[in-house]
Amino acid sequence: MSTNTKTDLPPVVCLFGPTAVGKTDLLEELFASSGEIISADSMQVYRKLDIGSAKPDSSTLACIPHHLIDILDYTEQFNAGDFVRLAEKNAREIASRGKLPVISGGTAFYFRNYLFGLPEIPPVPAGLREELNRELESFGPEELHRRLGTVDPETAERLEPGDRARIVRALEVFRGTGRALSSYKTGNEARKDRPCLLIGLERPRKELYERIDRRVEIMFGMGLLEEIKGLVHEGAREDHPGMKGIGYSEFFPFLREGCMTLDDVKARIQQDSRRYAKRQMTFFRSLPGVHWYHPEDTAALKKEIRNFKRDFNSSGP
RNA sequence: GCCGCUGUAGCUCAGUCGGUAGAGCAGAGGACUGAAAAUCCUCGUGUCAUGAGUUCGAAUCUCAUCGGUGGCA
Repeated sequence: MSTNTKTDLPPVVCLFGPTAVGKTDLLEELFASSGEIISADSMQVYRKLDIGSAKPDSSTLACIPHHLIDILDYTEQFNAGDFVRLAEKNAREIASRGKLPVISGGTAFYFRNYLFGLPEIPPVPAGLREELNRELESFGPEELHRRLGTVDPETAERLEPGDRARIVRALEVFRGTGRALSSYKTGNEARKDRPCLLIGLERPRKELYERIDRRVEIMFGMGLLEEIKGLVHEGAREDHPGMKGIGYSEFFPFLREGCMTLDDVKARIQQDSRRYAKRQMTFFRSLPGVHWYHPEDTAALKKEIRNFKRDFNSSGP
């Protein structure tokens, strides 16, 4: 009985898949005249991270409006809450213009939070995380996990003792809001008040890995080294949020000490990308109600989207 | 050609006094409550180079053969 309805969200298409599967290439063909894109990508939000984050090229951007790209400096932190709020806002605005909102990207966590809804956790003071990371440094994750057990046993039970990021987050919520993280209920299924067509893009493992390797080669050819050098020159540091992405973080050891060749860096980026793609697939597969397609099966994709629009238009308010 | 070292998992290597083998990396699977391109969890049978010998029993000791590698010629 969810009666506390804010305005319902408009129907949106969610298009996702692992890195290099070919999402961007499809956007023009599937949505150019009818849709606008809401990017669900934790790295493409950053300005100046163009090549390494595989942003859509300028012709794609000119042909179809994109949102949530180039909205932050790489020194700023973005997060899933920011994403969901901005995605909801943009979805409503796009729909009010008579266009189809399309959430497209590879950050599975953002899709999950959009679909399931965000738990209503109040913001926590900014310095808390830094403080907790210092504690983590001096006491180690197991000790913080033990401490979490005394204030939020349910979450501590759920988390592995080595899971630094989540342990810090759970403690941050407890200290910042005075309540255990586990007391904030989160959905575990897609919410009914946000109609979505979930389209997953998938390729055979071998095919995907070949595309990843090739794309990293292309990035180097496009000037990835120059891009990162330029960023470092203007002050980008390894610990800046935008510099933690694959295709950027791997350069820091290379630039710091000459103990690596550029080929080592390239191989490293390819390997990190392959592993990332595997994690993405695991996450995407866990989402409910996904329609899976090969990216080159555009006829079937178009049909699926057409049906979705039709169903919505005939039954919509 | 001679002398030495060496050959064990996809890769780098452990393996004690002989009791049929295990780490790291790679790889695979999984988790995911505002860092998520983050952060974690689980998974180790392989002609122990090949052949013969010694032995109740050989990755381990002996001999031969075939690779690799370093030095001297």
